[in-house]
Amino acid sequence: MMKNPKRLVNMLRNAGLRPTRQRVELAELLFSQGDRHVTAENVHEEAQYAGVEVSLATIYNTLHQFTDSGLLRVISIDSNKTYFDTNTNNHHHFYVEASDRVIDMPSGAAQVVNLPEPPNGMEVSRVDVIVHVREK
Amino acid sequence: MMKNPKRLVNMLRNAGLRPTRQRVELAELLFSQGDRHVTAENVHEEAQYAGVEVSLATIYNTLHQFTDSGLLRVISIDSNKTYFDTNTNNHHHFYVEASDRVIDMPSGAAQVVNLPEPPNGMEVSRVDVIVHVREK
DNA sequence: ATTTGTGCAAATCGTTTGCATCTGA
DNA sequence: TCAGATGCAAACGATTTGCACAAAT
Repeated sequence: MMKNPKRLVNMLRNAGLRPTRQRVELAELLFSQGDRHVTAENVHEEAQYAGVEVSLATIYNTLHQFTDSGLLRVISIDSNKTYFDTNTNNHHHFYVEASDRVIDMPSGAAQVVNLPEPPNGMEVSRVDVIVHVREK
Repeated sequence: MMKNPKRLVNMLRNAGLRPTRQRVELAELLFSQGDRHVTAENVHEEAQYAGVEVSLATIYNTLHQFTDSGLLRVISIDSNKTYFDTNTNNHHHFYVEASDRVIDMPSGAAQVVNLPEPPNGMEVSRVDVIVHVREK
């Protein structure tokens, strides 16, 4: 899916990022397992578990660089942590507050209709739908 | 609109909250000026400016108590701060990331259609639409 | 050689908590 | 009276930053 290191190196180059060891290894973690929602702490643990040596600071840097260059997206929820989404396509989320868990909706689900004009001099950069759910 | 102290006292009583001096004064700040989006720090400054003596800890407590009893709502954005909305009716928001500003959409604007079934055993508690906008 | 990235530890910032004191019913 | 509220300062947890060292072009 994205396992080929050359793919990852190219992906990073195309994004304008030097393919350092850390970035390539993190890209591998992030983009070789389908769509994921991760936090920095999350990635850090996983990296340690996988024997990948990357400091937490670098993980924060990397997640933000990936986000700035369009490889990741931040998910709009009022959690105390920041969630990054490896799926940058147009799709929305369920959010389980009690367990602080984010669940994808299939792409195409949940369209927003009847969107009002943005405030003067502004343009829409993204529309997020977040459906809070709880145990029935 | 809600300026009458008796109104506020009753509002608090109905919400199951003792109408303490701090709560009544904060309620006055929050609910006597139309719909507002505030942060704790926000309210704290405003209280000081208005000569209302309330500690920051109490403001946090109060905002959460008001939220739990339905007088306020938390707005779902990935900001580093928590925004509380004095309008608990069904409505959505624009969010200006650059200036960290939240703008109301008129109630009724932006409906979500084609919402998928919530995950197994879950039910929807709220649907939030947040439209990120930026300077054109 | 020069620029860019990394790691560490310290600093920051919003928010929460423990606990002694006070207040409303 | 006394459960519930408040205030203060310390604690917290996620994130950021400063700076010396290392790696990429």
